[in-house]
Amino acid sequence: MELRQLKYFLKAKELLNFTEAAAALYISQSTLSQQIKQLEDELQVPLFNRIGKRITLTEAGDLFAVYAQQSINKAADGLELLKDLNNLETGKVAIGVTYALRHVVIKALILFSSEYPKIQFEIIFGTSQELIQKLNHFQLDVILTFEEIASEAHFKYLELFTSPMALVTSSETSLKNKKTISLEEISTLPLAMPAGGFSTTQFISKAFEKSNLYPKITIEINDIPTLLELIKTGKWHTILTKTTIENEKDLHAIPIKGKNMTRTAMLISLKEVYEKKAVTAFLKILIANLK
Amino acid sequence: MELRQLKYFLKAKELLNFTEAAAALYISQSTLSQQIKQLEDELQVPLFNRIGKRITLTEAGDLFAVYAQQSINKAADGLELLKDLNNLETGKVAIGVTYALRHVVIKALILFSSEYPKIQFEIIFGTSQELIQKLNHFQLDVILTFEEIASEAHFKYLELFTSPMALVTSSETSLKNKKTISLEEISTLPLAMPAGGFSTTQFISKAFEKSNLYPKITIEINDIPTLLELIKTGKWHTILTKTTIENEKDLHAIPIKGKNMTRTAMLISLKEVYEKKAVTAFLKILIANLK
DNA sequence: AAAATCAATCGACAAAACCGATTTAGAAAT
DNA sequence: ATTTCTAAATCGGTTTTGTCGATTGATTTT
Repeated sequence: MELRQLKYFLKAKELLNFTEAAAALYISQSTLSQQIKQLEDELQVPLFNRIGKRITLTEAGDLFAVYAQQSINKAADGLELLKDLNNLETGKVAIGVTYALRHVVIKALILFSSEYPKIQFEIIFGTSQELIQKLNHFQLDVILTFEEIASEAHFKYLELFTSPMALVTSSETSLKNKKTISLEEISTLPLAMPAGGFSTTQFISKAFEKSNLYPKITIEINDIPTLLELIKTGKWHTILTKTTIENEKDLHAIPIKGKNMTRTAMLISLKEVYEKKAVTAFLKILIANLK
Repeated sequence: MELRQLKYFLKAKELLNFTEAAAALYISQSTLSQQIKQLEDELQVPLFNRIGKRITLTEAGDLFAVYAQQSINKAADGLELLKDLNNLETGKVAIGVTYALRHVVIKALILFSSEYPKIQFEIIFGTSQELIQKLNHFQLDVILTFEEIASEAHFKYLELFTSPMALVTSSETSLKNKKTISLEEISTLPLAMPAGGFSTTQFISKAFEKSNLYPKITIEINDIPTLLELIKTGKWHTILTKTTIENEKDLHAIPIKGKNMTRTAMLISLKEVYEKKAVTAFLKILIANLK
């Protein structure tokens, strides 16, 4: 039993005339005759009565037609769904982001959703390690984070932009007028830092080590919005990429002096996995609206 | 898109391993690989991610699988239904009967239903002409009546038994002891007869004509049970086949003298129409229980 | 580094889908 | 009744395609 045969059968049932049905199906009458016969053989019951040159449906044919039609419909529905998927009328996108790049995703998300309102999103915030693990388990389509120390062969990387590391302070700070600041100066200030899992923290720790400096980290916290609240009190300072506080009015970023004191934002995805149409479209919008 | 390909796809989806799936399907790995590829080409979207030697489902594959399964299920359901039809677990039978043969059908119906309780029946009483017309319009599977004057080529006839024409009277009749009776004697009696549409009435009218006799028909009625009620009063007599009053205790049948004063009960069906399994089985029981 | 595993690909073959022509037989027209 | 017309079945031959075995290329395991 094949869908082809079911389609032939239904057309013959509709027209109750093999010759016409064959014409409507763009096949020869002999082919139709043979295919119907083959189907009947498989079903072990005639679908049509052959009364002289006329044909009528048998009880079996009548009952079977319902299922034949449903079978065809289901297959057609599946095809239709995939078309929708290609036209971005359906589908789910899962994106991982490090908090620092929050505003980049939010902006793209708003733009994308107004154009393709039917696509569902799952936005996962987490540390780079957490996100990479999820990517490897096919739980995310793409992640947005800063460059990794070790790059992996089965990942596809796309650089987005670079952002300087910066001392982040309250807007009311005495450091306000400084254009840049050195690690040494920072090491005298009271710091509140993101927890160890955050790649920025790891990055800056290494920088302090190299310079033989010991920063005064009095608070470690794994929630960035809370961290920013603390900084706004003016009692602590922190170190983040400048882009992290893009839209924060009450905070001020002073770039840090020295080589390599920048980080590169990247898109990371799995190399050999089919990229969903919706993901491709989303990333296109994201990249086009970076500045 | 063919059911074959959908089955292949689902097995591959289930095992996530083309080699094993091919083995489970009793086809070669190369065939499976090609058929999946062909399906993907038609759907214009990959169903699997090929990550090195491993495969995983794509979003499209995941979504499509639901419909593929449903399509296959519907086809299988259709097949299942036809099997039930063959096993007499489902199906409808429409039978036409002339009233005279009522008891034959009732008996068979009771026996058949206890053996195959799921088969539905439609029992249509009517005159021979009415029933034959319905048979020609495929509204009946088979009819049970007396032999027709004109036999038609596209009918299949099966003789069941013969029954003498008889004068039917109340049991309380003075004619009680007669073994037979002549048309001439009958023509002196007050008669209530079935209406002209009934074949028995037509048959007996011709017999009177031939003998140049004029029966005293005072009532014509097109409902046999009512006719029988009238006869039971003893005020009228009627002429029917003896078999008509098989189970009537208060009535008495006196066979009519003369040649050809018998009628033959017959099964009539359409020659070239597939006979439903249920009909075949029903007729077998009917024939086996005639006496 | 070697062996094993797995999907993709290639060429060959067989099955089957398909067609055109013919046959058969019922229906319609003469 | 006879002829004509029409529709389904059937027959051979052609083309398509489903299938296989062998091989390749790439990845994982040993």
